[in-house]
Amino acid sequence: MDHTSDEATAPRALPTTRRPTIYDIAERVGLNPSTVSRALNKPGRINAETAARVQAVAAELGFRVNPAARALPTGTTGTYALVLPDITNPVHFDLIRGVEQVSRAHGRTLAISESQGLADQEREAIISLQPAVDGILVVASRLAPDDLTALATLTPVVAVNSVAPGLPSVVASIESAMSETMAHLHALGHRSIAYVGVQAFDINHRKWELLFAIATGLGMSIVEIPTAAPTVAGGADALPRVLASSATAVIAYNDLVAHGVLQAAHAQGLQVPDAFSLVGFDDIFSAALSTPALTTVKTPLRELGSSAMTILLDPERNRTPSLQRLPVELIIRDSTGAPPAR
Amino acid sequence: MDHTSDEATAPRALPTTRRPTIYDIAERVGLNPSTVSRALNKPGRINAETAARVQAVAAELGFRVNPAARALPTGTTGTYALVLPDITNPVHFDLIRGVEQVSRAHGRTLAISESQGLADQEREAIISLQPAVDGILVVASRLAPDDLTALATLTPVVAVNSVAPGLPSVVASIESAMSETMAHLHALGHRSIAYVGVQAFDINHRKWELLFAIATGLGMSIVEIPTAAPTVAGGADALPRVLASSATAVIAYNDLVAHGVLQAAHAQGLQVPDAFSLVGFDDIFSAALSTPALTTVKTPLRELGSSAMTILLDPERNRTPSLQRLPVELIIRDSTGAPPAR
DNA sequence: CTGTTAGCGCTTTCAT
DNA sequence: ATGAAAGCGCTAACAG
Repeated sequence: MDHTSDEATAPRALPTTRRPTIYDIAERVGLNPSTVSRALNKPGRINAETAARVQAVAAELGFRVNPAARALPTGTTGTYALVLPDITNPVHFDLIRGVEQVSRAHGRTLAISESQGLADQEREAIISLQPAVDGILVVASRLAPDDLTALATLTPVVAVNSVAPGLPSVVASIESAMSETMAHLHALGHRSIAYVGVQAFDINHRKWELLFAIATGLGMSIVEIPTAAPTVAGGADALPRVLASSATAVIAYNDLVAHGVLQAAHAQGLQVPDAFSLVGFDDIFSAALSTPALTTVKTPLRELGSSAMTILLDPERNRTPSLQRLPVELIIRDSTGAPPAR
Repeated sequence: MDHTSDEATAPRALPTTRRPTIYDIAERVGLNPSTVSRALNKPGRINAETAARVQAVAAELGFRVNPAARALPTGTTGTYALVLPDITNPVHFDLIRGVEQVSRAHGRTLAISESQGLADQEREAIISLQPAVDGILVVASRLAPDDLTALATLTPVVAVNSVAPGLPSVVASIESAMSETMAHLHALGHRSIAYVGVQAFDINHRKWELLFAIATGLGMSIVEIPTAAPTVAGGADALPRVLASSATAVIAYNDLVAHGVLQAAHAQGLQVPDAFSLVGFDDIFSAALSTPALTTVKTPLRELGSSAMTILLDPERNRTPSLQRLPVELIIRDSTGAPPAR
């Protein structure tokens, strides 16, 4: 600042106050640092009175443990990482929040890294985060399942919305909702379905296979129309092929894709559900805002996040393969109706 | 990769593999650990050949520095924190992304903490994050400016979308866009404006004062209608008072609030912009998806984030008070039109 | 119940 | 250019 000393001996004049250590406390209380450490961390195993005294001084000094210093002997850092393809995807909003709340409730720090939907970047993120964290949550992994499993040797990894052999994973249980969705469309009179899917996603295959099986079972025809990205643009892109398929009902990979289909249709003067019915996935907040409001399969995003984080925090469960399925629900709004008269 | 020397002495099968240290490298290369450290961090100050040898072995072993171990002697952790009121607010997403990309580009880890819009929780988050990070980005702070400044003595703090004396801060420069907005409404024939604001936000005052001054200058009447939260619900809440004000144009604190006003209006059978014109703020992605699509002031969210993070990473700038203003832009869509005939 | 004593893995003078 | 040694702040045996 304005403190300019010409002393060659004055190395720095920054407004940097030194942080108090347990040594400072020990000195003030007249105890050994290790006793201070115990008083702060395992107050049960120490004289109640001294513990109180230590804590009082610690509070007075505004003491906070240095996590790095603690991490060295213990090998645990108290921070966990969340790796996901795309932070701006609204699907992740509530998921992140679920994760964050659980981690904060447990006094853990949460680090976030975006992989941009690229397998290499995802791997790099995991590897470089590993030495800094106690566990990693990987959302919608783009890595080959075995690949992800292999990365979990040094640090526990929990997979969210994808499954990897040998790892704990939590996914939305879409089975019942898919049946419900198809039944809903069937009841409205639809017999020909188009599914707008996004290739290369683990979960996309699950959705498609389910839909395919259900459609076959109900005697409905169904086609998969691939699009490049799980975005509004991706959905808009697919519209011409949707129309060419002459399906009367469209199920989109997620709400963003559905929004894209809807927007492109509007741009062509087509009305939904008059021209075709449309079902989204996830129930992101904008699903209720569009016109028509989207019929969609509501994924328990928040629970997905909190549940996965809870597993990750549990030293037992985070090393034990498991598959948790969370229930989803069909929200019927205005984008589905009777098929157009032929 | 598949280069696995099959020494029977080096199996790796258990889930708990030990991470290699510089000692392992040193031993393999026949050098002192300190030399290894130098070879890895300041390759210039060492024999090029040995440096290369060290790096080769490090790569082979998959060595990664232990950030905690490095943090102890250096006092820097390589992680930065982002503290914001509400992760699920779409406004923050592009901002987070901007921050995340800059921090990843610099090899830094980003920690995220949500303060739920509560000053106490914000303070607590900052204090508890402090010992673990090299700097903190505080978005839309709810703390008294001096309070925030006081917290910045131990760790550099950069304020985003709020200003604090003595700290670097970066805000959206709303002046020109506000003028443009008011001119737009004025040109359409509006003379009576309602601003739906959210109290207790620093930035809310700036918006209101600007609008007030501009309205006065243009000879338009204006009222502020406070609502509790910057959310869809908050906007819906305000509708009765908006209608009672008999304003012909409504400017909302942000797009979420605008969405709320819009939804509540629809629920009453009112059409926008027939019943009243509506302007949002931020241009979150759903602004283009609603019906009518929202006229809104587009905030450079992403740049806000990347710019703030860039400052935070710069040891010079992160300690120097500054105020950076980023340009914003009025996006005219379908929610503004001529005032209803009287 | 509390003090002693080693480290955790890395950086960093200070020698050589 | 490299080695030796000390120490960052904390925890964890192991005494007493």
